[in-house]
Amino acid sequence: MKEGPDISQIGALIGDPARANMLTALMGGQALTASELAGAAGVTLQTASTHLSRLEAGGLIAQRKQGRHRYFALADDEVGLLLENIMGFAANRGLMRTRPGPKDPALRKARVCYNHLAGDFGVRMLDRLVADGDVALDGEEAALTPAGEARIAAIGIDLAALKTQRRPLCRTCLDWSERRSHLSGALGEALLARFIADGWAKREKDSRAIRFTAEGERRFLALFPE
Amino acid sequence: MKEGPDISQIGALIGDPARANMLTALMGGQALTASELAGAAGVTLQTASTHLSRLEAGGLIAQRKQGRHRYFALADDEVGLLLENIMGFAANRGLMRTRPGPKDPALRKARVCYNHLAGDFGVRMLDRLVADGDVALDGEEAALTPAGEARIAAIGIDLAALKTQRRPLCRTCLDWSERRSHLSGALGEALLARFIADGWAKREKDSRAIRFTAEGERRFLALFPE
DNA sequence: TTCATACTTCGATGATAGTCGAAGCATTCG
DNA sequence: CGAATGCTTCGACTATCATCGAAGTATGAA
Repeated sequence: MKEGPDISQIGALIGDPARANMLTALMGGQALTASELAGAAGVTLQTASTHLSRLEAGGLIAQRKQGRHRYFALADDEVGLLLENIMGFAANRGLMRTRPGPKDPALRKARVCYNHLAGDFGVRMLDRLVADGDVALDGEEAALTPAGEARIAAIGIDLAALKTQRRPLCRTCLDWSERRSHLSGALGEALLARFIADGWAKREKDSRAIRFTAEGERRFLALFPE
Repeated sequence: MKEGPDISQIGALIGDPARANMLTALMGGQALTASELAGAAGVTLQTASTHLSRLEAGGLIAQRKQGRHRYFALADDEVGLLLENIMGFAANRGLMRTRPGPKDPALRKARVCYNHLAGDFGVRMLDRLVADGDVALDGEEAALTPAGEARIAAIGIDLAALKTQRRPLCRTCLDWSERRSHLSGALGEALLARFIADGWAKREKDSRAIRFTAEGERRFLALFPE
């Protein structure tokens, strides 16, 4: 019965621990160099190079040359969604790379999911938007209502600019720690960028965790109360 | 560094072509035996057994003992959801298992599905039987009506003998090329055996294709007109 | 030009695991 | 009780590939 999509190639790419570590590192959203990814995966530079070639050939990552550096990043949003989905499945079965450590609570509270906000804060934000009638869910798709457009604009996001992009404005992404959906898509990315630009939060180094300042957390919670 | 769920184990399980084929076969929703899965994956029974053990240890499938058979099925809805997600991603990138070749049209027209007739001819036969009120469908189950019993007996099949078997007489099987159901079970097997015994058709070697003779095809189509 | 940095490719090695033949259990049927 | 069927385990072979040392390529700086 040779019909239907071939999932084994994708699985094989993700199936190697070194490559899985690289992909997980890239879920942080930042483009990383081959050296950094080698460090994240715990292999030498040569080994990392071959892995990166395979990941690129498989369409999971893309590289951007810049001088003598080569920056690697996830190919597109789809890859981020796929990885987060698999992570949710793995977490659900207790397949963690390490036992919950000191960073784990911070990760569950707020972290970056490729380019948007995930964790408790991410889920809470989408919940609030849906409860207030600002976002209408339709299966896996989502759409901004007129009321929602006004609210987003009030936060200081240029919706018109976002709409010119080809990628979907609103999308839902299954959160591996909360097991519920949070907001992704162009809007999800813009919102996280807004929070960081306003100094409400900032990314932690070498981690997916996002640390909110005391003031930033107060404002965020006021904007999206439980 | 090492934080978050470990996606590599899941990837490794899905990454092997044989296992991916088995999982894809199980996506139909029916529980399948080890033999059927071996056929679907294109490996021997021993090899399939090893793969099934690993899939079960990884929590992707579950088995249900039933007499001397062991039926395997996806562990739960989560697995199905995950696979569907990955399939969507793979299909989006043009990663299909289809191998267009000279045998493909023949396979779509008529082929053996474990032990019964599948493909266009198989679907057509069940469609006719249902339309004529000879087979009553009830979800995935199926049953012969009195009128159907007479029709089958007229074809020259000993229904009494079939009924002594413990396996279900009628069953439906999802056809991958037609995306609709065809008849399996003891009756499905007996019908195919009848066609072959009567010289209407014969199996091709090293292939699932079934080749109808000109006369056999004429008779088959007369028996089950469109 | 010369050196340094960043990365890739080559080559060899070692380990994993996918594969199947053969034998071994377990269950059911006659 | 055999005999047959369905499946598992064992053992051995093989191929793949992950890995890293060493050498090669490319870009930028001095």
